[in-house]
Amino acid sequence: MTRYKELRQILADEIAAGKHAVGGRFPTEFELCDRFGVSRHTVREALRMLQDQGLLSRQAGAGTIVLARTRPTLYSQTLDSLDHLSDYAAETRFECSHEGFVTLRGALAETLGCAPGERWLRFAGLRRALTDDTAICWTEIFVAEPYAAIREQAAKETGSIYKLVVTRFGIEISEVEQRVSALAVPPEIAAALGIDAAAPALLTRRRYYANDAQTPFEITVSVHPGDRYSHTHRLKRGNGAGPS
Amino acid sequence: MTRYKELRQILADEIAAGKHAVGGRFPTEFELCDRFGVSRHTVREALRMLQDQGLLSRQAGAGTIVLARTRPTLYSQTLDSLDHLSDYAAETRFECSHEGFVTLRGALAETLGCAPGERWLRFAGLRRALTDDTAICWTEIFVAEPYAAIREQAAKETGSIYKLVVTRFGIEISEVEQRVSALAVPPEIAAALGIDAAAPALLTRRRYYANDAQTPFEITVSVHPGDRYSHTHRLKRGNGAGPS
DNA sequence: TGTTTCCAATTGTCCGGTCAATTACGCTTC
DNA sequence: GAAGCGTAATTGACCGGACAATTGGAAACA
Repeated sequence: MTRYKELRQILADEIAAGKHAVGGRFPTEFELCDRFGVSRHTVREALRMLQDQGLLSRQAGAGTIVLARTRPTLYSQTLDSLDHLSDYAAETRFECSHEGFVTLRGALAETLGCAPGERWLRFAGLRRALTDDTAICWTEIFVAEPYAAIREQAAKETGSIYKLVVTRFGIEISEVEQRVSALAVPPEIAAALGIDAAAPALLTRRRYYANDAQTPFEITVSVHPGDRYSHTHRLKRGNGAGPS
Repeated sequence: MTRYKELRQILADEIAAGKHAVGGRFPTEFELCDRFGVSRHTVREALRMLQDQGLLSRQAGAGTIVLARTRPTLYSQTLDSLDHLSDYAAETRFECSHEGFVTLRGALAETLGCAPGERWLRFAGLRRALTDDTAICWTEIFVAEPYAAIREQAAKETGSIYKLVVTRFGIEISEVEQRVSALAVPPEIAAALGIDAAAPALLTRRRYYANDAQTPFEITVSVHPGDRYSHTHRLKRGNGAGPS
């Protein structure tokens, strides 16, 4: 065990024991140097780790304050790409059969979680497997009006529309909200998918947010027949940060 | 801009430009000291940041190697508590109506994703809202045989069984795998929930893994009628680590 | 009393150095 | 050719120091 790791352990234990009140001042670097007989470099290394773990906050001039008694245990799911949001990812193609502007009202506005009266550019169609052309799901894609200029290019696009918006307008997606619920397949969609009407299906809604926007720039809604699809994700326990 | 941040920027750009091959050796600390005319401390600070970002791997004796050209942009969902896996969280109580050992076979083994023949301790019943006693969902909880000793205490438990196992056996949950699919509600469950049979519903399966175990110690399966429930999660963009 | 100015405390940034731990690699040996 | 060994190279872990940047509060002032 190295010196700064010992130090980190001791200080973390003290914080956990409540010796240093949350919100209160933590001993200064020099005080800790004196107390443990180590150099400032070693103290800083220990403090940096405690800071990374979210236990301490440090600021020049203001000193070090205690943020929490124990490091929060977080469970997290991580994706290296939004493509992995769908299990099938890049193995499908979008076959657009409807395209045009719609004004949201009633059930549609509710489904999208938007105010009635808004105008969105809508693409709707089937998503098929690249290999055998099986119908995977019915998909509707709604693009906010300011980005409707992608309409022409969208005709040629068989992958993801959101990538078009992202590249064309230089957007960075900051957040995606995904909601999954169950519904009975409506007759029109059942016909398109070639299944019985009223069969159980997954309704997936994804809202894409750009940067710090309050409203999404794109919303997609998909209907997956129950027996062809399931949505899986793994949540792994991750400490605040860094190894112990 | 501080010196080590400049250094980090320069080196990150060089890596992105392909000047240092992925998998190849990166210049040593002393080489960088000479090249930029800074102390080893400054170089190490820059390298540490690049390491935190997942661009470099460093090991005493082996040197520094390039891991990736650009830092992977990760999207992640984080939970501070597993209770938030369900949107309803702590506002429900479990009303156990069946309890006992079962031997997995056929459809059940398939649903749980386990080998037929295994024995699990099973609890089944309704989960009701604390406030108005509305039936929220049908839940079945399967506990692996080694932990079946919690059976007596489970009778009194109305919250989460997994917590019982965790505290009783000193387990730390390292991972949870959640799968959501759609199904038509089976008649028996429909009757218990007071809804029409064959109505669409969400089937949620959660498998809880302890530490580094290969097999879960608990599996829960829930059936939520479609119109009473939806499963939501938000994925936020997070850089590899640390601020820029 | 309210505002400004200044100072001391604290962390941040950098420099210099030494020794230890780890690993790759060339050498010897069998 | 394979295995063991030793050495050099490299990163890790410390020490010491100096000055800059930031901040809170005290002192001076209007």
